Amino acid sequence: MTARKAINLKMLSETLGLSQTTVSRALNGFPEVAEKTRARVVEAAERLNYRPSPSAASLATGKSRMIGHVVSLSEHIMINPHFADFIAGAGEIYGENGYDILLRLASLEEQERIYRDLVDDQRVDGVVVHGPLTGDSRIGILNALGVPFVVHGRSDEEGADYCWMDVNNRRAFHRATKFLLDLGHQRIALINGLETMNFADRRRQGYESALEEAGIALDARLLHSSDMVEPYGYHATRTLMDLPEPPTAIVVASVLPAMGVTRALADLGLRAGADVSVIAFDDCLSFLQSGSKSGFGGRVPDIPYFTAVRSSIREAGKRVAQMLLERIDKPHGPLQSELWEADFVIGQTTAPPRQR
Amino acid sequence: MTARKAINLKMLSETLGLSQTTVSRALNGFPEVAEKTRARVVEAAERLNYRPSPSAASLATGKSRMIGHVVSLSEHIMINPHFADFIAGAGEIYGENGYDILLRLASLEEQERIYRDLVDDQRVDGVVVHGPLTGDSRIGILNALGVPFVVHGRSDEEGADYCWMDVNNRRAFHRATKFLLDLGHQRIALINGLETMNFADRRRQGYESALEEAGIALDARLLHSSDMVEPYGYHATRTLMDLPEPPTAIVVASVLPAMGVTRALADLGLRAGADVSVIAFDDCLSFLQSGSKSGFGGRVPDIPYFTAVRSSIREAGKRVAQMLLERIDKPHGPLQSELWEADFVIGQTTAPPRQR
DNA sequence: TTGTAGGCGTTATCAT
DNA sequence: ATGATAACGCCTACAA
Repeated sequence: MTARKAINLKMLSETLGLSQTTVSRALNGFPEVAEKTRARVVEAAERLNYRPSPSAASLATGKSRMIGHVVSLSEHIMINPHFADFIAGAGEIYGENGYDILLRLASLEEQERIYRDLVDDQRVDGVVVHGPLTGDSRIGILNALGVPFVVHGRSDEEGADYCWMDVNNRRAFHRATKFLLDLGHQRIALINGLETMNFADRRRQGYESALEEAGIALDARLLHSSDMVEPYGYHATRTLMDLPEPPTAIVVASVLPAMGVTRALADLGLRAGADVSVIAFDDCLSFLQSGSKSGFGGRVPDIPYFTAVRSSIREAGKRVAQMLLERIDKPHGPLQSELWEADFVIGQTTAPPRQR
Repeated sequence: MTARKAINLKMLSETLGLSQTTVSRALNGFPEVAEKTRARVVEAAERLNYRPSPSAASLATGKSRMIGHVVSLSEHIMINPHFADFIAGAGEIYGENGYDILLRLASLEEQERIYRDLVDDQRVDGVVVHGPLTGDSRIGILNALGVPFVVHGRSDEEGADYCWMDVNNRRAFHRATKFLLDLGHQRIALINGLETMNFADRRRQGYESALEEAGIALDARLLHSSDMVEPYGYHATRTLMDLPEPPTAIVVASVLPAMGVTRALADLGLRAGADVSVIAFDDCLSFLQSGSKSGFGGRVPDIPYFTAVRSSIREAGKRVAQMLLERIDKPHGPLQSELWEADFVIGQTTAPPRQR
């Protein structure tokens, strides 16, 4: 039976016969307090279930122990499942370090103002930028505000003036495209994400450079760009396969539209792999994995279905959170960024092109 | 160019030549302040970009204008995409009302303590309970704490002592099963969620009661229960179809495992609809919809693929948020709960059983 | 209708 | 090594 009702610093210090100052110092690990005293204080605080009031502490220090995540879950609905996995990773790190997430949903246009308010009001100690565009205005604002922040992805070519963590999208898509070329494919389509998003832009560059190196001309009819939902993959594939010369292979920016690709092919009596090769970018979304809790997981090892370039968005969430906490810890340290290479995994959806 | 640097109540009142009290009252809509004064104050506040400090306000009032959402995004990974859509709906309502989300990730065992701390520390004004189990201990705790809360789903049969919003899972699954029976199916499998979850329990009851009414004995081999991820649907289906007498129809608790069902059938050279009927519970997850931004949406109307019982989890999020804010507004009003009926939509995955 | 003064629970400065 | 005391910025009796 531990004590329940809230206790404050004043009560605690009176109980101990010490001043609030000393108790506060003992609890916050100041060096000048006697070890013996500290031990007494810590023990009593534990026993009486003392926890400092966050709003009082925040008022006094200006720190909130909150991390702001501002996202537009309604606009680019494709990010929803990605967001959940990212936040699952980040939240794990925050939890271990006594931070909480302040989540705000807002359209992209509102986000500048929101970041500003969040920082001015001292509601957050740091901020994560989701879904950066090429030339994203949020980054300039955050730099001007002087708040610690990390961008998940990148905004520009240079990008030496902010802290980011990104996957090497260009190389990943170059590699996927090159793999299909090496198998003998000549007509390769790209079902990309929205190309205002910087990551989609880079993916396209990777795809294009691989084709160029192989001396294959780009064909605009083979390029699609949209929000990465399942029906988009479906309709894009139907459109592609209706072409006079349909593609023999498709590179898809996410497993979500890739599922739509599979469905469209099935409707046409075709199979991914045998009839049309498909490579997807795989974020290792949890609901597509057979985790240890999923009943069959572990017992039945899954052969990956899609041939894919793969990078766990959940691990990205963890790493971004770590980087941000480090930055909050020393806001004036050097800017450090990270570029991850995606894995390449061969599944069941790629093969040499059919003879015709 | 509006003023930038933070301004506080003291400065604002000095600028106006009024006391802090009057300014505060004017801004907070107290009735006794003269309309003329109020107009002056409001105008100046606007112009000088005054916003009250949240931590100071919180310290003074005990209110934080934050809503606590505690979720276990790692344990039951199936909830991830569902969670994102739910929070997208809820966040919209919060935003309109000046509330923010405090998001904390934690295992189910930790959640009791976390709710307690969140409330004791006055970090949140209200709380949402996600994924209630049958006989969920969190509800008792929250009632004891006296904090406004709404449960998304239900915990018990009675449940008159807390505020909830739920879909009529029992009726939905009764209806789906009955529909298959009416088509002539006799061997109907259930690929359910984890039955420690109350919603899964109710779904099973609906399924069972329909079979009982039709005089069909339950067959444990036709029942699966696990975390609702895609590979689970796949493996469960493979197992089912390996039975000496495989089912001719399957009811699936979510479109996520339902995608796995489709994939498994395809691997066996079977098609959902023609060979095996499939009905799924559809939460209208955004990444499976063709929204207006998805490039093809609107132009190409989608015929629903799955025959489904359907209820938008995003709308549920909105409604839960509204109910919670109402409850925060009047904490001692009568407890009001809501039960929604799921829609029934006929897609391409149901047909009378094949003759054998 | 407006103002004065005290309190909310910390942290931080300056003595001792 | 410890203790008074003053911020932090707002709200709210109570007084006028």
